[in-house]
Amino acid sequence: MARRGDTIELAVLGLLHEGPMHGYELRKRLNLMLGWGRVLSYGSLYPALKKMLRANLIREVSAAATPTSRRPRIVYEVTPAGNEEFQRLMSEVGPTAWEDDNFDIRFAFFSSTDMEIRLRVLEGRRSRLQERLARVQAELARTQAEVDRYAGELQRHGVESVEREVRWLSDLIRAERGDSEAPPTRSAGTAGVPTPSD
Amino acid sequence: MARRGDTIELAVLGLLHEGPMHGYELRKRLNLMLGWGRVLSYGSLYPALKKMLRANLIREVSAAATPTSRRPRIVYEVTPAGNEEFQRLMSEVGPTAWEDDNFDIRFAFFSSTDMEIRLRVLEGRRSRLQERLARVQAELARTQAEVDRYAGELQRHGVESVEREVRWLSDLIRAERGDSEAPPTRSAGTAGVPTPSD
DNA sequence: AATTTCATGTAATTCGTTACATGATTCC
DNA sequence: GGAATCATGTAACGAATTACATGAAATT
Repeated sequence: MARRGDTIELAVLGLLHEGPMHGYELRKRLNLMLGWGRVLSYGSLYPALKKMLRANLIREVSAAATPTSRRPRIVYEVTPAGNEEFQRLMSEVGPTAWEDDNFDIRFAFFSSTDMEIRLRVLEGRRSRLQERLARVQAELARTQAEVDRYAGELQRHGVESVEREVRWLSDLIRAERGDSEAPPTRSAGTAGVPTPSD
Repeated sequence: MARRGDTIELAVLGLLHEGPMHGYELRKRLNLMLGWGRVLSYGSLYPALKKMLRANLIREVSAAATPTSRRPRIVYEVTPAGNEEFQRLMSEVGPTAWEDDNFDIRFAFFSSTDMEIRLRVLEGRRSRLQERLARVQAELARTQAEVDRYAGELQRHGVESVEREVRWLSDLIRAERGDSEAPPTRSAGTAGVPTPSD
């Protein structure tokens, strides 16, 4: 099952899916990807790579590909087993997949899965947010004038942020379903909608 | 110095600042406060309370206050030393204070500090977000059409979210400075602006 | 009478960070 | 030739979670 800590594993597999890469570069790409607050440290990445290497999910690319010089870099690529694991993790849509980081990772690699899974992830995330929204709004209504000025302002802002994300998700779901004509968000006209005919 | 893990401590001190409470209730309030994703477990809270008890930041309220029955609850209150520590932590505005959770906690207890500190926290948070924004947007412009459809959509949504928060912070800063007339956000007319005359 | 919620706690584990340590390569 | 960046790794540590364990009070 997808434990909490499979986040890095999934991310690495997803990135290597695009092509071979070495650790340092993986870290840079990763930090950009979930870059809002979190930065992955070497102390997390390299041990994770070693572990995946042992598990045969990735392998070192024979250095031959870099002819001129440049030795110290260790370039990794996904093994067939790694690709299987990647698909397995992507399609394993459970509670952990709705969580912020895990959702982001999955979303970023949506191109590597099919629409069915995309929809499940998007809809799962949406329901989860809507549940929370309902709960907090109920609480907000109950305690009404009672709450502190700033605490209340914070909660209001939180609610609005989540409402915004729900709308975003709804747009994406609509686009994904091919209700057509509607671009995912405000992007340029034709591009951006994944045509089911592919 | 404010280490990463002082988050719970600050939150507990802040909540008890409003009045005595027992662990279970503290947890509920806490989960509501930073309720978007995180839930604090007993395994974190109770040891933290014990630690604070030892450090003399909080003390048990003599059970006399609950006359009818109800024994098992252990109600805590802040000690003078705890209040000092609370003020110290609140005014200690460093990098850790701009982080998501720490910022939220501090914001929620803004009523218990003065405007000077509020402004420092708000402005600090804003600069931090703006820095990130600049960095990501630069990256976004550089890699332009190159990026994956979904990865790009995620980044765009991230940027917009942060931009929204920056606007929110700017509103709050303006209100805080008493540029007057401008309510903090969209709240009801007169209320909500902290009048400096208090 | 039984189930749920309230209420407190401990032990083991996990995820990940910080700090440390090292060395090659490229830019100035 | 020196500084910055690239690049890889280890050890110690920290914060918080999960799982475990227990029991009282309230609700159905």
